[in-house]
Amino acid sequence: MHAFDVLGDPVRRRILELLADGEQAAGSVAAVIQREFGISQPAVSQHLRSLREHGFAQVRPDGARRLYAVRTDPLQDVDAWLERFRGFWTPHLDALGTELARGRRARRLRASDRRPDNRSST
Amino acid sequence: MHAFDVLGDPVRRRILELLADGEQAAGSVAAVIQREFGISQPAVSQHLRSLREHGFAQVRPDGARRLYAVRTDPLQDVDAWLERFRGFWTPHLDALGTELARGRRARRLRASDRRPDNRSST
DNA sequence: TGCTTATATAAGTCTGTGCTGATACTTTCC
DNA sequence: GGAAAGTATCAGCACAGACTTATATAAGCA
Repeated sequence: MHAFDVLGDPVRRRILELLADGEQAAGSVAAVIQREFGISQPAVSQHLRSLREHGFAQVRPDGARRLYAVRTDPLQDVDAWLERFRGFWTPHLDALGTELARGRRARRLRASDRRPDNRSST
Repeated sequence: MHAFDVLGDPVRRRILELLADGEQAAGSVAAVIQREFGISQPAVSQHLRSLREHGFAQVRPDGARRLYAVRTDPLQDVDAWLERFRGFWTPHLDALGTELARGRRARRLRASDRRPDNRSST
């Protein structure tokens, strides 16, 4: 399963949003998800496993609980994939800071692609 | 189907990569995809439709052909969703520009206290 | 030790989606 | 007009993956 496939599921995206606020016990996550999506505890557990197995989350035992935290490696992959398209919607430098930040990254990643000159309008 | 679901398919991602190089006729796209993935022309056409219907691509007739071009609106949505996680892998200020660009949102997101009223709009 | 809480796994069902083969436009060219 | 090229649509099948219920494992506590 590709990173994008993992993110394709709304439940998993929501779990990541929850984890983005900080480490959470599996039970706390499950409580929120069950309330919001109406699915069972095992269902949530299975999503957590999926996130774990694909590198989106890491676990740490705390007594009988499991504390989950977000891992961003696959998210960075996704971000990198998007990079090639970013030039389409931010060709203009509307602020010094933004452009400085974008410049390095864009140059680094866009060095490898072979586009003639064609550009689509938004 | 959510934008992330559309990107979950490797064939569709590849098509978008091809379109990122500029407008392409459906047939040219199909030729590449059929060679790389070993699927039929209708299959490619169906993926193109999916991309169209979800706003990832636009078409323009050129005689009997259909020229496809990338549309980035949904990609920007994906990019925006990733935004909240970016602080995790670029917390350090290694350059003025980076910090200028990131300062505001990093502060906003990494405030580290999880607000109980947390709500996401995907 | 035995009950409870916290979480994971197992087995089975069901739906969504991607594929194929057949076919239906539509445009171009003779 | 008719054939060919380019592309889209349709119907049906197959399979992945998300869900459920039942159960297993592990820790906390009386």
